[in-house]
Amino acid sequence: MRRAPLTRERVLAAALELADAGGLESLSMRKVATALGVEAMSLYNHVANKEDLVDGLVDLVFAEIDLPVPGAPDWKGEMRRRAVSVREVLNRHRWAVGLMESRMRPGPANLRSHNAVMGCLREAGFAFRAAVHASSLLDAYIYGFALQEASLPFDTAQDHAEVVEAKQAAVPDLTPFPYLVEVFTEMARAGYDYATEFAFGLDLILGALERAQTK
Amino acid sequence: MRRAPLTRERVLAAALELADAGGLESLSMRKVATALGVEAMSLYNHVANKEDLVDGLVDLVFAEIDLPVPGAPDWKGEMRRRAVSVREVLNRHRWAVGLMESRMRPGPANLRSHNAVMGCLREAGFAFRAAVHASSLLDAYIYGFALQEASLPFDTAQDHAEVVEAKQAAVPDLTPFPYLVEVFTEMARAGYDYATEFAFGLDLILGALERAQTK
DNA sequence: ACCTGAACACCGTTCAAGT
DNA sequence: ACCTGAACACCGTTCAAGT
Repeated sequence: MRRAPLTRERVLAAALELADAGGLESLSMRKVATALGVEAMSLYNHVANKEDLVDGLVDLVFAEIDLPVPGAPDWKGEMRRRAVSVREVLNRHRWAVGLMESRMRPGPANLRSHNAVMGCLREAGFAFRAAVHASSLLDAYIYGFALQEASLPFDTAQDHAEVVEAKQAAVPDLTPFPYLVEVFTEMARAGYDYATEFAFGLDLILGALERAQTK
Repeated sequence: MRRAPLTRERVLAAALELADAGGLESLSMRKVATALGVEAMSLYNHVANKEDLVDGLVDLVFAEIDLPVPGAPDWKGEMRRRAVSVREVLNRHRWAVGLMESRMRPGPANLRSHNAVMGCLREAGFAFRAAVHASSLLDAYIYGFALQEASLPFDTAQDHAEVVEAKQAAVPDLTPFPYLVEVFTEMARAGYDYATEFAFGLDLILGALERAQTK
């Protein structure tokens, strides 16, 4: 059985699968190689090093984001759709949350994404600095929310209620923290819906940005 | 020269210094031990493992945050002061940004911090769910902003303009991304002040939360 | 009770050698 | 041109042995 020739794309695809399954810390050159039926050193013919491999992975993640359309009539709708897409994408690739904004060598999908966001805001009438404000604020919220959401341990597929319960179990005595008692009991009782929570903050921010723009 | 006996506090202090200097990836049990003039295995008498050590570090970071006071007359001022403090603290400990919300064993300073935030909002008249919304939104923004800000490479003390320039240098051709050309040229010309940018988003969110509460 | 030497199962990366 | 074996300088963690 002849095996397919190694390419950068095949290396990245295998690495993405590993990272999605076990997180960044379970991603090693040696494991990627094993997954491809090859020795670790062979990978260096297709990626410069691990940093370069991660750069490639992050751009694959950027490529999954649904882009806003510059010039579309409803800028809030465009920014909203894109924000929801970023959250979904980062839920599929939780290991990527902390890496999206830190690439020193942004890939084409990364550039395309930032260009589309700025373009959509500028064409909607935002002045340059106002567009920077809006884009920076929205990204901070989206990435920060994804960070909260992604912070479950990697090997488990627990839901939020279970995680809250496990955290509470690790606390020896809650009596000095009365307001947290309320949080723990309410969360256990009524649960917590990330999608709803995300939409609340997103619409609050979009509304405030609109008011600030037209004011 | 007799050396001071090892304690959990001394282990954590040495580890904090290492992480602040070189980031998480330069923090190893062996290096912490070397810094303390001891063998790596000795640390295990004072921390359960590396995870436990990181838990301890994160709680040291939480302990540096200036807490809001439940019942204080100006809740916006309290939340603002605390948000600014979190940003400052995370600028001193950039390695911590991604770890603050992911601890499965929250330490006492962590609990105190969340308790104070919820307490301040509840005493200001926020209904329970509204307080959860507000706290979740504010933390998402703060951590997300800190994530953007922390994403410079660890070994350098570059400012934002230099980083933007370096990123641009890594892009072969910007012509397909006209809106990014504007960003790169404006950033190089007029710079970018993180503190101002942070305050803009923070005040926009606090204002919108106030309107949503009294509406 | 606390510290350590040796060992195990891992890492990323290099380099010269193979095909 | 691409793949690999051996090697180097690292990891976290265990366990039995020292004091």
